[in-house]
Amino acid sequence: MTKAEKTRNFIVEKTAPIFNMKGYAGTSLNDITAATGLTKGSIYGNFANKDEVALAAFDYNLNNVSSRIEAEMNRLPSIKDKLLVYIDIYQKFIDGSVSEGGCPVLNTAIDADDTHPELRGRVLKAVLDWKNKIAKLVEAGIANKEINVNHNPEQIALTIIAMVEGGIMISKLTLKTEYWNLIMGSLKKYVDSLG
Amino acid sequence: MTKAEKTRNFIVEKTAPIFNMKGYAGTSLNDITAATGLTKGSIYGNFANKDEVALAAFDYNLNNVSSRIEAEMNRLPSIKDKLLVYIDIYQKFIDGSVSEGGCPVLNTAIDADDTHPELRGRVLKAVLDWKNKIAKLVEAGIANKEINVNHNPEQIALTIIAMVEGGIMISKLTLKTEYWNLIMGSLKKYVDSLG
DNA sequence: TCATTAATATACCGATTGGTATATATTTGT
DNA sequence: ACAAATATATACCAATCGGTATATTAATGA
Repeated sequence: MTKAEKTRNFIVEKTAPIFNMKGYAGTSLNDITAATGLTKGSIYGNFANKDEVALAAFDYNLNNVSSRIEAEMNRLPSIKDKLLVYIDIYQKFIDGSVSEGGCPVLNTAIDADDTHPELRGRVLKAVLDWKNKIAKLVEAGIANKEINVNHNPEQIALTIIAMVEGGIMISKLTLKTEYWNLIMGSLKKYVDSLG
Repeated sequence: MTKAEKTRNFIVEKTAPIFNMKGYAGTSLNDITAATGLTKGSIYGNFANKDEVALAAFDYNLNNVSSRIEAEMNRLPSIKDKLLVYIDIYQKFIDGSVSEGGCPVLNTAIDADDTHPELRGRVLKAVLDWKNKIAKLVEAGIANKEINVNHNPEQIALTIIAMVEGGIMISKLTLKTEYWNLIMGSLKKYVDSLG
């Protein structure tokens, strides 16, 4: 890994939480230089513009979430348990111990949907991939007899994502872990009722 | 109503959708003057600063939502139907026919939770009020025998809000009404299962 | 080791940011 | 109708915005 690649990664790591907290318009180049200790010339030596930093930061934040989820899913044999990994993992997003500022998918979707087509495209793909991943899991569960055949995998996927993201919004805003637990209690009941 | 009050309302009406779409940091005073056709002096003659405009815009957007919901709820006698008014009303938020930019509660919660304490305080109150309103409705439903006694009103309230807001995020991002219908299908099933 | 290349810092650019003092219109009550 | 008060426009402010050309420093291969 060359020096520039290291610096590039360093910039992304340091600015990713800032973009996640402040959003695209709310994050200035001054924020970026302050967080990295580098100068503007150094930032622009590694990125063409602010957009490129923001896109790389989103990719970094997204990978941070999805890699943790995948690792945890691989530990669990049951399909239903896999569908419920979000309960434990996303709690860490709310208290800030994983990615400061909450879920990057939710944040970027709201931040960029009306303002930043390129960023919107990335988060759109992330949501569709997420939906398809859960739907495939549900299909495997139906083949497994863990889940009843009469269920729509896409509907289940969308419902889970909605509850998780809506739950994050509420819990992160109110700073009440109890609210997260109550909503996730409903999600657990929902998943249990599938099979 | 004095001229200044009219102008104040006019500014709020014209800028509310912009704040809802672009967020606080993303909305500039140039956006405000362009949307109203007024000059900066006129804006600052009616508001102390950008914060005041943003706060008034949020109040306007919030009232726009809640007044429509309340009106629709009053039309429906059954508690369960009242709990499902969001299905039809929020669809309009997704296609932009009510408030451009989607749900102001969701948008402002994500936009302001890490950046703007005053705005965060307003949306926090809005979410808690919303939760309490639904919980009271559920309690009335339990008294009615429409809903079984073994249910937790607060949990039901939080679950409904999470599904609605998570559903808005997904549908507004993907621009798929079908996704909204699927998620709301799950919500309907959930509410039906309560009694 | 030394020349070449790559990476970072410095100093600057025009444009835009939120905000204000003051002048000019426009309402308003009498 | 007219004076007082209110409301709007003009012209400006320093600070910050994203971005760039160039100089300087540091890494790299021969």
